[in-house]
Amino acid sequence: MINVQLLRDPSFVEKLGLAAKQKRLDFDADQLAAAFENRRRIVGLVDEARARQKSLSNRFRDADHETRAGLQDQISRASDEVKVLTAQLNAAEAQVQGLALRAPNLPDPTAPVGTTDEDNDVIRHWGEPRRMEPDMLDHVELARRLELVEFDRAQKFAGSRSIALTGNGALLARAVLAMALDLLVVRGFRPVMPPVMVREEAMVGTGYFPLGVDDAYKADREDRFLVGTSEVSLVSLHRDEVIPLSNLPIRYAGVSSCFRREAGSHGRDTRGLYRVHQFEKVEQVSIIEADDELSAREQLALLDNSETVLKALELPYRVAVACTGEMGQGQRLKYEVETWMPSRAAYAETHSCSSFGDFQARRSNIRYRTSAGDAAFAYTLNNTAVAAPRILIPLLEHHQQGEGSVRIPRALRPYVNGLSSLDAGTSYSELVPAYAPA
RNA sequence: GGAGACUUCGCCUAGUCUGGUCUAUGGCGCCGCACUGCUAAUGCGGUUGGGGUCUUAAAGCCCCUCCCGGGUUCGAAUCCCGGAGUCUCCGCCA
Repeated sequence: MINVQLLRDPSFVEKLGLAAKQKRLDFDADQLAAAFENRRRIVGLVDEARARQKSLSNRFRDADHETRAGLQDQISRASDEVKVLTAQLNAAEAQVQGLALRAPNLPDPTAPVGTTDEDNDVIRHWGEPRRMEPDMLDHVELARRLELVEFDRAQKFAGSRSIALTGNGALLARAVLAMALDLLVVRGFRPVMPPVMVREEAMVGTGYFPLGVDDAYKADREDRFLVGTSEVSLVSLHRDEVIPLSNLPIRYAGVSSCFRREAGSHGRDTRGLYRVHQFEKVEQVSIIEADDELSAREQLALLDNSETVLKALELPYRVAVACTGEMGQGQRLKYEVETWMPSRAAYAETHSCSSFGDFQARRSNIRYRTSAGDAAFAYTLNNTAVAAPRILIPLLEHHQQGEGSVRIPRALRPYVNGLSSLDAGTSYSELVPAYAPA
């Protein structure tokens, strides 16, 4: 949410309009400014009317019968006036809210202006991309040979974009997620397994609604929605709070299933593990003081965590600063981490690292007590640590070593019982330590 | 799923039956001042949050805010309806 008070400044309205354009959002800043002005006017009228009614009501209370009868006319007129104006105010308020929830956050001045990912600013590469050779297999074929994934069987009863990770596929996904979670825990992030079914206010509060309603699944008859990322839950944990300064920064590592309808991407990436309706993700969320410099530093720290995961997995990647056109409504600055996927012959997004300024905090009413003693809206940031099954695409393809065998990167081995490679003959029991119930 | 109790300005709490100086009580915490060699203790004062208006600014004035939303009424923390949440008991369940 933007700070609507700023709408009184024409230069802010102008910036807002520009931001909408740069972010390619259908949003009219002047319309919002007008609605806000209208609301402010009506608030004044309502206040006056109520003050009149109040004093009349007090006179009425203290009056004798005769005086009361004389007041009757005035008092009922005042009462009606308040009712009428209040109705007007409610309508005006609803209009401001409706528009304000669609207003973009201003992009960071350093963000490249542009429309598509072509305009993103690639800032670094790591690792050596591996080209597909004739004897190499894509992840779908690898998964088939190693029996890691059920595609057809899952779609039979769950529909398109549904998969089941099975056998070593399930254990591999678990290993990657566990490794990423451990890394974050070591780096001071509090692990959280949050609710994935949340009320609408959490979706609105984190900026996914109203614009993204079509992308979310409605989970039950009580208006709960399935989150597309645990960020929604992690940020919402602190809804309506005033956080003591000493508790900041708050850093969470969320582990959850994520659900996305992928509306509007019909026919895109239908093959394989790239774009599925349900996946598992370890997510990083930070809640910090409202300070741009701190935010920039925190964002780089979150970014480094993701890069550390990819380096540990020995996967080539690149980092790009997303251009304005690729940014979401609330994002101020976004780094995209793209991992090399040989079968696509391209880097493809596996991580997204965003800063929101106070956008989410305003919507979620998350404040902190500043050293000056007053309550200010906090800043929030988030980034993927790792998401499966998508990460299995580069992991399988990049580390394949012929005959459908896949090398396990060293850092991952502790999470698969020390195994150094995987082939069709590997029993999934080899990926877990010998276990004897007490 | 059934029955009941509850939700008050950071936390706890009075007030709700019997609508109106509730312009919300008291305690804790916090802030300021006094006292004190320092700390503690004590005393006095202050302390919900938001909006409107005025102003260079501050102060002031006005309105809203007793979980949320409606209703009744001249007037609602208080009465009525709907929703959310917490707790207790029963049922079911991992």
